[in-house]
Amino acid sequence: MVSLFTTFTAIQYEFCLSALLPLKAKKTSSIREIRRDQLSRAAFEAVARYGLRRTTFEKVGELAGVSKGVVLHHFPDKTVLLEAVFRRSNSLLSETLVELYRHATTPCERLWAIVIANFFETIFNQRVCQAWVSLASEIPHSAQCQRIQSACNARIDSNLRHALKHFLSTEDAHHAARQLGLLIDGIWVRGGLQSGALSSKAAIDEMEFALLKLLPSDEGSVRQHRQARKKIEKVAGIALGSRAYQDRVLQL
Amino acid sequence: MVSLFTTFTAIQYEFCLSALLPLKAKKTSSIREIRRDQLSRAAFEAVARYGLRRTTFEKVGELAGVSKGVVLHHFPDKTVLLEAVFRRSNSLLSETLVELYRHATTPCERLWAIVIANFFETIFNQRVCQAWVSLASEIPHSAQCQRIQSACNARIDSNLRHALKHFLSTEDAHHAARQLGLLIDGIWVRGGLQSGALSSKAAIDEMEFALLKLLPSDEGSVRQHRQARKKIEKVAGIALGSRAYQDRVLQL
DNA sequence: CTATAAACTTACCATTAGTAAGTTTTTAGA
DNA sequence: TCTAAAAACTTACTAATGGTAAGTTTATAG
Repeated sequence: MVSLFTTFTAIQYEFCLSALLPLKAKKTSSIREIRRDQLSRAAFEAVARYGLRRTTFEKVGELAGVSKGVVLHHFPDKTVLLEAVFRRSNSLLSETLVELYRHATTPCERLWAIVIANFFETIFNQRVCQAWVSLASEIPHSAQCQRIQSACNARIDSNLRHALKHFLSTEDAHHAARQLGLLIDGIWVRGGLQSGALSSKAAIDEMEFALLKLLPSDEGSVRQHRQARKKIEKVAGIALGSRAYQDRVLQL
Repeated sequence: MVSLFTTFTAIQYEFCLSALLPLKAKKTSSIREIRRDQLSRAAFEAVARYGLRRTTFEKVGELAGVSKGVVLHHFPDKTVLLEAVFRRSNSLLSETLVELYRHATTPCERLWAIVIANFFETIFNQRVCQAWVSLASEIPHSAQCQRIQSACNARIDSNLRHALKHFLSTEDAHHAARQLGLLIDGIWVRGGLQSGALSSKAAIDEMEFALLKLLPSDEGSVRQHRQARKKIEKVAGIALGSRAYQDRVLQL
């Protein structure tokens, strides 16, 4: 007998919720996918809070509100769990970049989209940087993580090169892109390791300084850059402040 | 009865050896110091080989040729052991920098001493970079490591600022020093995480590129830089290739 | 409604960090 | 040179952890 008061299990309820969320491009998620997402979120939080060494299955389960057994059911071992966390963080960065890129119409704006995507507040803060460094230390020992990392680096490098080609020769663009990529990594590391936090604004200012040194900068192009930065920052404030994006990202 | 054939224990033998080593500024080391040095070397090697997560007291002991108990006798827990490893790596960098600084006579050469100290082959290679990233992930969770790390950063930053003041205004020097510091960190991270190794030369070239962008570079000063780099590289080859230095460093 | 697959639970084992109490070796002092 | 204390080392143990395997419940396809 079916009644209006049919009881739901917790996972049915969550499944139901997830189906109702108005995210664009949302694939119907299996229970497994939902759980894996919840759990890799919790694992990220654990790594951020306790560090790699002190992150245990039990703590991850605790943060997700489930038992250690559930975590181990969905992830065969710690390596795979950390790979999932790593993949999750990186696709978050990718999605942010794509979102900002959509609104960038000039090469200059595309440059700034890359910068802002990397250092917007929701993405760049001490907790996240610390977790990133911890996860990075797994890269040499996981082919999976290596692939993700090189793909991410390659894409940022390629985007930078393309944008820079409008201001520099191919060779110079190539070199400048590498410098900016290294600088991005450096800022992320410092963001995690420096005792006082490194603000989003400070990070972006640092990138701006480098850009102005690397590009031929007369009066006009400086103003162009200022405008581009302002526009993309505004776009980011709107696009990355939206409910849909926040739901997906906020807890990271 | 004392005879010429009096047998020595292993640690007596090592102690004897260490006393005979012709290292300048060698303080007589207690057994404890010798052991701690051996063990933190072994721990570094373990972190480099297996990563932070897979580094156990037993493996460290194995690499040092002693039992796990000995390691735990000299280091109360893993955190303290890793702090010792971290301190050891950083003082190695410091000593190298001091050694090269002694031979640098102009501001330009001092700049290059900093660069070369950070990226000379004995110090900068994939294994070491990977280990450094692993150790870095401990920094947020150890006040000791934090202090070491900030001191190291502060010193490099200060050295850079002083040298740069001869080419730039105080403010510009300040900013350029920060950029170079960030770039150094970025190169170290990439050196560890990139799939293909990053050569010492490539790293130094990258720094040179940045220097030329940051400093006012006319024909003359470019030649000056080339000469300074060449001189310090040569000095490094001799000073850092010496038997005494090698003994201290080689196994890192 | 049923059979199969998937989610979850539980009890268990091997490894590991760390302790505590022992034995041996070294060192400092008479 | 002898002795007592300190330090080095060893061993046996515990608690926590990563991981397995087998069982039970829940979901789903036909």
